[in-house]
Amino acid sequence: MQLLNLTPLDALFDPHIPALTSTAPSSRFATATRSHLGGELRASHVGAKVKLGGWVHRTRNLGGIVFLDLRDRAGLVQVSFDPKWTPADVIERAGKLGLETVITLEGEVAARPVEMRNAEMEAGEIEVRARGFQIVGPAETPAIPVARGKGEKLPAEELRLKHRNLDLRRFELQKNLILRHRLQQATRRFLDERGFLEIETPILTKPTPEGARDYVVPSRVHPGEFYALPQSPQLYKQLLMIAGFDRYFQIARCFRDEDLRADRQPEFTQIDIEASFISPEDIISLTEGMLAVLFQESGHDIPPKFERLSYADAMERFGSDRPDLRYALELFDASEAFRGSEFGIANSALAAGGRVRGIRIPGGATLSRKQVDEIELVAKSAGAGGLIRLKRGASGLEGPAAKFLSESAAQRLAVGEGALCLLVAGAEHVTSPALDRVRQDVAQRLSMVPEDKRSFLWVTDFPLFIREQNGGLSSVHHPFTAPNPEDIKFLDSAPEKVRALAYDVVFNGTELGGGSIRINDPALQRKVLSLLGIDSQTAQLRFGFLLDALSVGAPPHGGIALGMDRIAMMLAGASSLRDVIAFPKTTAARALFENAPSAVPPEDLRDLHLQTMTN
RNA sequence: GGGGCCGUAGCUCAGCUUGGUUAGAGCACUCGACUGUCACUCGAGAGGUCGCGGGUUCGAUCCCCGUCGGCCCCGCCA
Repeated sequence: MQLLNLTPLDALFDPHIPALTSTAPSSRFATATRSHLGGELRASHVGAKVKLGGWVHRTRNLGGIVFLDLRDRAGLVQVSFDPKWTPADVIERAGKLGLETVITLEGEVAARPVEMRNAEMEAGEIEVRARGFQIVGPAETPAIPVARGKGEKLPAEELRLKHRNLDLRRFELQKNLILRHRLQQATRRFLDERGFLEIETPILTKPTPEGARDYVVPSRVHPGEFYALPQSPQLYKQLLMIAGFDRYFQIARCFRDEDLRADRQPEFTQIDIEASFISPEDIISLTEGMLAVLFQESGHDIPPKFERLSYADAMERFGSDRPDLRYALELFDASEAFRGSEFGIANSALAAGGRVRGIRIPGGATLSRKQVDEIELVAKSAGAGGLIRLKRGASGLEGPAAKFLSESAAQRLAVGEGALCLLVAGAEHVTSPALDRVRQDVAQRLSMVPEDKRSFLWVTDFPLFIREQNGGLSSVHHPFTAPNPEDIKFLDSAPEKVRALAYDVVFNGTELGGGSIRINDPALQRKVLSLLGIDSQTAQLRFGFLLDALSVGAPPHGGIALGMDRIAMMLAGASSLRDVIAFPKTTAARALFENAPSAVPPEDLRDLHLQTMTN
């Protein structure tokens, strides 16, 4: 199933498999028991006496002669046991080896006769002629297979997570985690070269006002008190700026106790960056440079500068703050065409201050009634009352709403030959999400997403606040985001009009990260907190340490955080975060391999001054 | 919190539609044959709490209810 907004990149890019190891003639992995990785042996090694160690991936016992594929981190190599070079008792034992047994062996690299080469194997031109071997790690029959037959499906994900040690032996996952390692090293190199300091921040900390639920850790020495795991190192990195470190980064683990998705884990990793004396442009070009390096790490060139779109434009033209710009399908406003008409749905929306908005779909007339019904379902699930359908027929516009439209109004909608027009009436918060979903759904259906195209985009000028259902304000980004200086004058009169100095980076409709310039004026910070409904007493209690720090000489500063897991997932061409995390959690935030969470003994609870409410 | 899909041998699946003898296949496993295979091949064998609990029924893998677990989505979450 295609994930919403998460297009696996293997469709986009040539499947680029980074070499798992060096293929230098002499292995960097040599130890007393092993001279090479078997998977890195090539024709250039022919004649070499080698000692290998690895897992029995597959065996082929032909009676007098035995072949086995030995697997290690670098790949597979065929080992042959033949009376011409192998003692009889060794062949006998080799024929009985079970899959996933760990063995060490001694032998010689030999070229295979031409007709016996295996073009599907990287080491298919050679084989290792074994003289002897030792079982160093006996294996029971594995619970899930590591070697799969062609076309054989993966075991159920539940089993893969339960037997993660076996699943991680598969090349796909090894490749993904090695890619992730490279991305992390490239990140460190890139930022280090630019003067950024990697500084660790606490894991046991105070609740951060990020909006998500905190994971909470009880204190043994302070009855009834708790730490929280960080949702991000936000406040710490600001404190580091105030302390004068000037440029900071961290490949930081973050924790959020919210329900999961394929692209969401309860603990995840961010490339967290903060710098002083900078403008949004500095952060933007730094991020562009870094993403170029990261994409380069898996072989992809990206544009040096990304497109830009203001939040207002993005919402108006695409109904989303992270639009996928690989295809057009822009939204338009059809309100004027319906103003004064007898069309009830449109009228009530307009009367309530809403609008009629929609998209024109070139070639959309070919969509069947059933398909449009399905699209309507998508719109409804995003909150729309329904879809107003219009298309051009022989006698003008057709559709239930057509008869309410005057000639000039119909003209105005500019529905072309063969096009379908889908409209949603309602308030902004109804039309935008609905049309965003419709736009994506239609693009998928009509194959309008170019597989070879990539869209990198900055969305800027986010609003600082959003009006909650209960009438209060809350932060769009977080409470420490600086307002645009031009808009500070609206803070009291029209806070929703205040733009933030915040920016998100979006790739193919997926948010890769976001950041902002932070408030470094304690008075302004207090002001923003009070607008958020946090009275000064509470502000002092929760953020006093920040407010105090801002008062003792805080440089202007700002930064960004990028989702490491998502970037790794996209570059690996994976469809789930779980495939780029060594030990991920299930959608119920459970760890199946080690079985966490689990109950603790009553005496431990007593030490922590805790009681559980069972039933 | 809500919706959808799934759960049968160690693994991947069939059987369930329309309840009824002994629940099948491929791979893996055990035993045997086989001297150039590469998903080796061939023969034989072992392997099942049909996720769990309850209900309907003379009888439930199959129908109903509940529950547990996994996945996807909405809410939630940058």
